[in-house]
Amino acid sequence: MVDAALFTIRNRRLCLILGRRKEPPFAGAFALSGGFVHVEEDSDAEMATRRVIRSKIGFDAPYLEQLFTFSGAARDPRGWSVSIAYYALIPWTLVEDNPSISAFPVEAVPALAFDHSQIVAKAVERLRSKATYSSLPVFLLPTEFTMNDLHQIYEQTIGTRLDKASFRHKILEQDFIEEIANRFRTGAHRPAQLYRLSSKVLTPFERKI
Amino acid sequence: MVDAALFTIRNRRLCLILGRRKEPPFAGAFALSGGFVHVEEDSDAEMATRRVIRSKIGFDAPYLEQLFTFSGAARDPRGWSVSIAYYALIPWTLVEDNPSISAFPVEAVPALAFDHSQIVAKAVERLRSKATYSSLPVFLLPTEFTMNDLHQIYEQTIGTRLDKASFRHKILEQDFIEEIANRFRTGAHRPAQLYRLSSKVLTPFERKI
DNA sequence: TGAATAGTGTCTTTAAGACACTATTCA
DNA sequence: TGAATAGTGTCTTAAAGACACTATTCA
Repeated sequence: MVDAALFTIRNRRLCLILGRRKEPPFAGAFALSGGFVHVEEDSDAEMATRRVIRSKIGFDAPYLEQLFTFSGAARDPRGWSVSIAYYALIPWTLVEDNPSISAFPVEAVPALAFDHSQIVAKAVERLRSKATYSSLPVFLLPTEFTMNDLHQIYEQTIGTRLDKASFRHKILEQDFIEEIANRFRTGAHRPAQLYRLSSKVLTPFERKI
Repeated sequence: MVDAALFTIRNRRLCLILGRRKEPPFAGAFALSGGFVHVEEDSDAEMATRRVIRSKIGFDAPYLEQLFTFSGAARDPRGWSVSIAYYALIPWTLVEDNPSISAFPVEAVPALAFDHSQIVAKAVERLRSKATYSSLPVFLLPTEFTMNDLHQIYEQTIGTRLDKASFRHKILEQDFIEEIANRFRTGAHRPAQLYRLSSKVLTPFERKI
C-alpha cells in the first residue's frame, strides 16, 4: 500500500494534515492518508499516491516525493506488510476552506496508527534537510508571495533564524523565483514586492542557505 | 521483491557487481542481485536484502542503504510488480578471490534485465551525491588504508579532481578516521601513514569537500 | 642524486553571517 | 512623527581552492 505525509504551513507553523481511521485496526485513531494500489488503475505507486491525495484534498499536491518504504511483521497487527511512503507539500490557502481537513503542528502530532509516527519523523527530517539546500519550502506557499513569506517558511521548515539580507541575496542568486512586475502587497508599511515561482521543479543549491 | 546494486572499486574504478539471470524472463541477461522477501524468515525488507547479499558474496556488506522503490506495470513483462531497491558498498579485497563475482565499471555496464539500468542510474547518482558531503566512500576501502587511497576513491565516486591539501584538511577535521599508531605502507618512496575507520556510521559533513 | 609518493604552509577567492543603515507606507 | 515592515551596504569570519614547497624512501 501507499501512505502520504501531507505538510502545510498554517499560522506560520509547519503542520501535518491527518485524518481519523474508519476501520480496524486502529479505528478512530489519527493516521496519514493511505490506500491500496489499484493495479488496473494506477500505472505505478506514485500514481496511486496521487489518487489517494486527490481523494483527500481534491487536487494534486504541488510537490510530491517518495520518502521511504516501510515493511515488516511489526508494523501492522494483521501481519507482514509493506507501505511505500511519500510526502507532499500543500499551501494552506488551498485547503483552509475544506471542512474535512485538520492540521496539527509537527511538534504536537497526536499518537498515530501503525508506524505512522515513524513515517512522520522521517518525513520531517527529510523536509528539514532538503530545505537547507533547495527550493523545496517554496511549494508550501501560494502562487504569489513576498520575500518575507519565503523567509518565514524557510525559518519554519529549517527550524533556525536566518539573516534577512543573506537570505534575500542567496535566494535571488538561485534564480527559481521572479518578481511579478508592479505587484505589491500593501499594509501600514512600505509595500512588499510580490514574487512567483519561475521554475516548477525543485532547485538544489550549490551550498546551504 | 528486493534488488541490490553492489558497488566496489576495482583498479581505481567504480564498478558494479552483476550476475546472469538463470530463469526467464530475461534468462541469460545481466541483472542486479535480487530475490523475494521470505515473510517467515525476514523481519523486514532490509533483512531480506541482507540475506540476498549474503547469498551472493558470503558476508554482510559494510554499508547498505535503501535507495528507492520501483513499481508499475511496465517494469516486468509478467505484469505489475514492486521492487524495493537498495545499494551496498563492498571493498574489492573482500570479493576478489570469489570466482562467481564479476564487476563492471559503471561507465560500461551492459544491458540489464527489467528496469535495472534505471535502478543503477539512480544508485550512481545517490552515491555521487552523498560522496560530496559524507564519509560514504570510506566503506569501499579495506580496514586499513592511506590518505591517498581515500583521496582516490573520493575522486572516483565524485568524478572530479580534489586538491590534496584541502582534502586532507577537510577529512581530518571530520574525525571519522584515525591514524593507526606506527603502521605505514612502504614502497620506493616516503612511507604513508595508515588509517582506519573510527566511526562505523555514516558521517555527514557540514559543508562539501 | 633522481624518481616517486607523502605531507605542509600560505595566499587568494568566495560564501556566509552580523549588523546597521535607508525606504515607504499608514495612522 | 512614530510604528511597522521592506529592502540595502558593508565589514568580519570562515571555508575552499590553488599552488608551491619540504620530507622520506628506494634504486
